[in-house]
Amino acid sequence: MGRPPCCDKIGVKKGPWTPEEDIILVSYIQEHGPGNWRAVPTNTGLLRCSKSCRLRWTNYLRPGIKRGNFTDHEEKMIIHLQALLGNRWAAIASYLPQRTDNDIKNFWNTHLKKKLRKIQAGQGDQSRDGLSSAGSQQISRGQWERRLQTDINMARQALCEALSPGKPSSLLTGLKPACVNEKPAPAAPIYASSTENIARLLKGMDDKWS
DNA sequence: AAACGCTTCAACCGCTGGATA
DNA sequence: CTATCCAGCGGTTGAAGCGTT
Repeated sequence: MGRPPCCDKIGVKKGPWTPEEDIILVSYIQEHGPGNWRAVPTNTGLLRCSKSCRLRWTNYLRPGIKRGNFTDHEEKMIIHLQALLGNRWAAIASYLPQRTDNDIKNFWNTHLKKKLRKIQAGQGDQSRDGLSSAGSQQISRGQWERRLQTDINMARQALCEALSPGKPSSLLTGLKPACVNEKPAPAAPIYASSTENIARLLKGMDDKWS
């Protein structure tokens, strides 16, 4: 019957991670690699649940994560991908390998949502003719679906343009997430600015990655 | 300087699908 | 086939930081 029982949640620590915990987690993963998160708290002695460890690694400690200001290009990509894929942040993040889904989600919720709302407000009544009126009784379902398809195609085109600098416009024939294609594989791990201290502490271990 | 409100973002929660026994 | 576990995902929360009064 099933797998061995899951860890109970007695004595599980919550809240912000300390640098010490980060170091423990990073050194464990450097040694064993990511995955088998279930074993991480047991093997490291961290009083965290496996979920928390995985989240901390993928959203914060993983090498190659870029933090801070999103570039215009990234912003455009997120907007277009969101139009294309909806709130599938993990899927969107796969096109921006240096960004985490959590980061993109936060950026969308805090910046882009507001920005787009402003733009729509600026457009005023015009926007009412768009998707936002999909549920209205004014247009038939068929019309709405056609309009939706047009919007998707437009978003694809725009995304294609956003991606175009130096890249073949493969979007319409099936764009592949960056993680599926050859990964840019940074020559040296780019650590998040907020984890620079940890990176520094771990500097001696960096060689293992390359 | 203090109080207040707003914004940001790291972390948690709950759910789902795939894997496993 | 069924029950259970686990990894991953998206939504949400709350503490910390920041700006304004």
